[in-house]
Amino acid sequence: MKSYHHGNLKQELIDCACKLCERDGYTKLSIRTLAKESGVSQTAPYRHFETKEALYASVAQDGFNKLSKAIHVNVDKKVTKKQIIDMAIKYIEFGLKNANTYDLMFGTAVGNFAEYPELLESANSSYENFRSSFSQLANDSDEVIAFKCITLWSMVHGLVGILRKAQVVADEPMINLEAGPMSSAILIAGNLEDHLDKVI
Amino acid sequence: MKSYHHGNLKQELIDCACKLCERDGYTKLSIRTLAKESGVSQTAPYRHFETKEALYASVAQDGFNKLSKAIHVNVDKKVTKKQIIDMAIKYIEFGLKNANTYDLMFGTAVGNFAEYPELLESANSSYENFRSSFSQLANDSDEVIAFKCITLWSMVHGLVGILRKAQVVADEPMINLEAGPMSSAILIAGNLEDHLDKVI
DNA sequence: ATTCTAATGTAAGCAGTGTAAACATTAATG
DNA sequence: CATTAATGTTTACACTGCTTACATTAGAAT
Repeated sequence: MKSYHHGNLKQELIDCACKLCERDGYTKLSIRTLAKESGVSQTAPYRHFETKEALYASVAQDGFNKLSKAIHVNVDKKVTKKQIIDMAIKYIEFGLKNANTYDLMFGTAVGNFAEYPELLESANSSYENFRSSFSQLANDSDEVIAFKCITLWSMVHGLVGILRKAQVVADEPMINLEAGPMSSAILIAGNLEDHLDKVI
Repeated sequence: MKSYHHGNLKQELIDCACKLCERDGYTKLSIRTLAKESGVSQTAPYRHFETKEALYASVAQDGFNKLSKAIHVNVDKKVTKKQIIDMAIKYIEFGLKNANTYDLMFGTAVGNFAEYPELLESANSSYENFRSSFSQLANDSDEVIAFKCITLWSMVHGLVGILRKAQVVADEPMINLEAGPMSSAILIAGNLEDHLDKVI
């Protein structure tokens, strides 16, 4: 006998939305099908998410949490340049492997993070991960740290975007990713370290 | 007396779509309202665009054409490093001033450019603008040129994305843009040249 | 334990969407 | 001038986000 109340609907909706968004892209997600998937009426999700954007915000938040884990570096000890580059590569991998979620995190689907404090915190926390690694790299001022940080971040962020748009199919897989539609930008594959080395 | 045939519907639809997409974001655009705007039945646009994506493709194409103009550099003479940096700044300005169109050009709204040959050509042409400038900068091999090109491109592309996401409001306008919601990344403003200088 | 209230569910329905199918008008072509 | 292809309209389907009014129930207050 199924009880009237679901018991864990909010989390189940988020989990399901994360899967579907990543699989099909967030534009394909409908609240109705999501509700059906959880065996609940089509308006039930609105008890937990005021709008569809709020649901997107939760998915994006989950994305930032996963990103933080993916690029985590132990900052107790001194951080080496190699570690930073590793982190950058992990970031790129994350962006390419979780492309649809990445869209939600950095696209316009969620207009203003400030409206979703939890999302904002997760996003800031991801950035702080990035930043604190740099602070352990050298004895730089906060300004220089932030400068280096933004520089590398925009580099990897830009690469993710460009690699995804590329039309040419690469012969070789890049940075441990399954081969797929890549680009002439593939030529940076073997040189990714040189590439990143320039900016830090 | 209004004639049965519009005469110039396709172009009018594109022009109108460009305006509306840039003003409200492409997700707000509906084919029906677009048709109404042109004083034509709600299914008339389908005689010129098989799907909504095809319409998006036209808007994106227009965006690439405008981008090409915006970043154009005279490559007859030798190109200086300063010119390249100017071009990069123009690119960033374009991305920030035409943010919604930029989404259409580099986001996922148009899945596969190859399905829209005209769009693909305009996009490639933009890239070629970028590339040919580099080829006049120094006596580099094609590989090195492409490498530098991708490096700078991902840099500026990434900066556009990150500057748009930033939460903090800047006190000072950046690179001649009207002040607006910018970021702690604003700190690169006064140093943008240094910033770009690193990667070329 | 009982009552009350807030949280969480459902049902019905509105206004809007992309797009398919069948048909009307007209421009272009042979 | 007849035919055909291009371009327009009408109608309709299945779907969407979301609102409103109502049902059920869990948990707090008495």
